[in-house]
Amino acid sequence: MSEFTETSRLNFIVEMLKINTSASIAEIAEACHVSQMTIRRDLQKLTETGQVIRIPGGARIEHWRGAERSFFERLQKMGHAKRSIGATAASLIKDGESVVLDSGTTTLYVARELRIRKNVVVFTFSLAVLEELTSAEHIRVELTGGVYRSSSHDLIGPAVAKSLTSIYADTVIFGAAAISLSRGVMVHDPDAQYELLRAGRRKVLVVDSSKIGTEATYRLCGIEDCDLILTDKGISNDALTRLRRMTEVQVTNLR
Amino acid sequence: MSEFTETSRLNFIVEMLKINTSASIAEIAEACHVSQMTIRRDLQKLTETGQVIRIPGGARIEHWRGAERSFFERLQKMGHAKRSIGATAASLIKDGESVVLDSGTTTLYVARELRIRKNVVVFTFSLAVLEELTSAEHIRVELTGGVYRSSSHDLIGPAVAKSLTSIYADTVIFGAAAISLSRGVMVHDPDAQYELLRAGRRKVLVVDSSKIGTEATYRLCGIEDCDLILTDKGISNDALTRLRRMTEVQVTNLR
DNA sequence: AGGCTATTTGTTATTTATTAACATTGTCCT
DNA sequence: AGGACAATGTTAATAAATAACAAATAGCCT
Repeated sequence: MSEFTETSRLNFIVEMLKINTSASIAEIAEACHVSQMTIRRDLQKLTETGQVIRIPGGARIEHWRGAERSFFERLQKMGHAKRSIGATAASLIKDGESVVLDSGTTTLYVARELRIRKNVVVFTFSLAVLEELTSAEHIRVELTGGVYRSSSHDLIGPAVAKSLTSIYADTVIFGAAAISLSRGVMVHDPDAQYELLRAGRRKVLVVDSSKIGTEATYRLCGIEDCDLILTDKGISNDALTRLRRMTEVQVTNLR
Repeated sequence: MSEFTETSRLNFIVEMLKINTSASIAEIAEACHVSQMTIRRDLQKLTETGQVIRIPGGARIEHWRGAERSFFERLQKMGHAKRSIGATAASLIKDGESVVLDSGTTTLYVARELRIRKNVVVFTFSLAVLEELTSAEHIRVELTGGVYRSSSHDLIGPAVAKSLTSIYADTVIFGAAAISLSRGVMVHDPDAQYELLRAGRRKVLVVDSSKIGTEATYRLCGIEDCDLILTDKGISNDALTRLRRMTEVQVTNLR
């Protein structure tokens, strides 16, 4: 076994963990010919970058690594607003119904709250939504096809829209990048979402209030095309009044 | 917060971790109104059943839980035979080519060895294959649509076959439940696999030698329909001779 | 090269976490 | 009631994590 530079040692540790999922600090230190303290510091760095997880006396690696980890980290930091929106959206879905779920952090909270439903069919192109629902016994998840995109942990490309054409669910719950009072519902990446809107009868938009009154690149649809908009208490009275002239808006209230 | 029975407390801890991915022993103990020692013992049980992971001072939960956990455990226990087959199969794929990868443990090893390729497009309905390749920078993974099945961590149903119809790749690498010298390549669940075979030009079958000479429920295709069969050294000379009368067979040899 | 700085690593002491052993409580069964 | 068993709590001993400091190393500037 040769000597290491610092960075090559970090890589070596990750590779070591890929082989056996976990290893003790003593084992790693011996394999690298450095002190345990050095390995502790290495593991701290690797933990910060999300590459490994510390366990008492050692470390282990997750099956899912890399980009989608930052996705989950983003998710964890978000507060009660999205959770409250998610719970309200989920309450709209009754047992036995079918629902199309958009990709995005807010809709992920919807998925989380949907777990208690029974005999629900969920269509989605978000792997995060799928993951959130795999442990739910009575929920069937149907994934669209598509090319995997790690940054948002979902599927993109023409196959997504193509898969959605054959779906018509009771409800579609979707997010948006921005809500412009004049221009309507706006998104960054409209490809799949046009088809998404067509894939459900009742169209429910879930957005946290920080998005309201902002702009983004593409217009997805008009405010009035949504059957219901769910948002949190952060919305201004003015914006609320104006939105309510166009469609039904519900401000979620759960603590 | 009410009192707990022992088993309901274990469930509560898991649910608690599902919400926030991780929690400290002190937090859990307080939430449950029991001593930290009791929580330590609970976490030990939950660690043994694979439901949580201990971290120093607390516990956390994996993003993927439940059925697919046993899937990865199965995978780890498997020996060099499949790994060797996987490496040989991966060596057949050149940079820039496209390949269809079946679901299954052997093909998962192929995926693992494919990570070093560049500009390869991989089509699959196996989420395990997708996971294996997400960290590979230069590989594009295109997932078929379908209903998620946790036991094998892949997608099933009519959408799988439908997605495959529009694909024609350079190579298809597939597994089998059994190889009958008289009846041909046999599988347990033929639905998607018929279409899988059509989705690639060169058809490569990967099977560990224990499957050769056994039987399963459905016939997928004849031996002679495979362009190449990859297996390990465990194959008998007799079987090898007979298979080679029908198609090319390569016995992998990597240590 | 010489000397400066910053980084990495090792050592030690201190705090914190884990384990093991034993005491207590409570439940179930006869 | 009394005994067996499981679950929980308490304490002491052991192990691990952290923090603080010292030594070694690698650049980098003149």
